[in-house]
Amino acid sequence: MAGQVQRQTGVALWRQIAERIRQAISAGTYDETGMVPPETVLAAQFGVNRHTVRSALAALAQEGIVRAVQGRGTLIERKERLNFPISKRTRFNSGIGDQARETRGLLLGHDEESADDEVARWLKLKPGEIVIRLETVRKADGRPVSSATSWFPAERFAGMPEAYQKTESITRAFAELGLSDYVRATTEITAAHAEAADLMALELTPGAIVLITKAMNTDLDGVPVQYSVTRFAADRVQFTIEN
Amino acid sequence: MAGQVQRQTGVALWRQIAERIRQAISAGTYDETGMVPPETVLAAQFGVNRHTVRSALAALAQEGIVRAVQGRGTLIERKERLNFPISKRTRFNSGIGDQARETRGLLLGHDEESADDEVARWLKLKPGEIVIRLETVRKADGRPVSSATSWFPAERFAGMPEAYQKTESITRAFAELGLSDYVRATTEITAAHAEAADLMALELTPGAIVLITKAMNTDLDGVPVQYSVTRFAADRVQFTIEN
DNA sequence: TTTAAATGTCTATTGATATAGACAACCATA
DNA sequence: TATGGTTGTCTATATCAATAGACATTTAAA
Repeated sequence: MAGQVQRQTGVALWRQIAERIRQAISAGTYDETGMVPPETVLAAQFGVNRHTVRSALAALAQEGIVRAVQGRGTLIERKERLNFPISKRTRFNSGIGDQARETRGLLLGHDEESADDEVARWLKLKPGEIVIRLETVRKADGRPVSSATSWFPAERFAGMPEAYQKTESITRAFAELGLSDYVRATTEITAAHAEAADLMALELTPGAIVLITKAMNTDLDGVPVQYSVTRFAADRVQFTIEN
Repeated sequence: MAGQVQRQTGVALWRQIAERIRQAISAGTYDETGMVPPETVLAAQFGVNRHTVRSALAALAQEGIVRAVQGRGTLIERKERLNFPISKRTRFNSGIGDQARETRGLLLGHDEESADDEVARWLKLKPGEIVIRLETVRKADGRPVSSATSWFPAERFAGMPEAYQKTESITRAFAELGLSDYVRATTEITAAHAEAADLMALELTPGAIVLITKAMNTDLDGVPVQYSVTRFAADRVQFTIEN
């Protein structure tokens, strides 16, 4: 279980160790005590100096995952990971269900623009047709979970920005604009290291992982109504596909 | 498009830059020339010294993604990313389709063991019932794409290791053992940094990302026949979910 | 054949990362 | 109220990552 950390790889030891501890917390390895093992023990396990472990724990404390108490130890503050079901009926808010007390959708910005090749292809428009672009961040219990860029056919969903800002939900915004139901047609999933914009929007630290989905929703007639590129903080979520 | 590498984050600049170039290659940014921009240009774009860019390119060359030619430039050798459709009929080999010339499934090891809580839950067995565990690595065109640990009910699929070794495919191994068809019931997806075992099995460099799926297949009567934890090299694959 | 543009190699220096040891401060409990 | 176990802080040193500059070598094109 100890497992070795790798030197001279361009990834600092303290960062590798932070990641290992984060995963151990998430896996419930320390559930019995509710605490991370003492720094000296961790240092021995990973084969590094105690100071290096302290750097790792400091990073986790910065994220609010652990809290060190002098004389006692390092307490675990959070260990949850949100589960997102992906299916025909994929929706952010109902998907979260009772996993969080409170979910919010914040509109960071919006614009009208002409569709580039990628957007046009997904929405089955001609390149150059006008689309509405929404930049949003979704939070659960105050923690940012995902940031999304969404495109909608402008003609059909002219009032989208206002509707989203009012309802804080794509589903409810669609409803306000006369689309009572829609289905998820396609989802693509990849993973990458967080970019500068992710660090800001999702309150991540550099080197963190983002799960990226490209998704297309259609109305019940199969006409595309939304294309979204969504970036999730990978250590806060998992996806479930039920067939 | 330029800039935005982060300093003092525990992730070396050359590693961040390698990741950015890797993604640009994958996105087709350099398709016109088939070459990466000159080192001096990249250095200016990222705001770092040329030597730092050279470290990044050296890492990509080590992976066989680019090849530097003195006097000419740095050529792109590979840019593909395999697409995995995930659906009721998810299978590795047919999913790959014509994306690779050759796919292989290698059996690294196998064992009989009693099911732990997690395996028992997924396979709907009682904890302690005997299961067969298979450790496999799947390759496309000689490059490792995923490493998997799979569990099967021992009673029903006693000859699994031999059948897999012979056929190099789960689907064909099932067929040999009398199961002509099966369906994917559930898939869970997460992402994490590669661990030491991943680096070996998938020929990755430390800091790389792995996409992790936990999947359960059933026969046509809904009886679980396989539970797998599969780790994919994130920069070589993407998943597509079609509803 | 010359030249410009590109990668390859070398030296030197600075700043970040990691190790090592010592000791202070704090907490729980025997 | 001691005591052992824990986190917090300090100093010093070694190694890795990154910058800086100079120049060699190779290629393609003028």
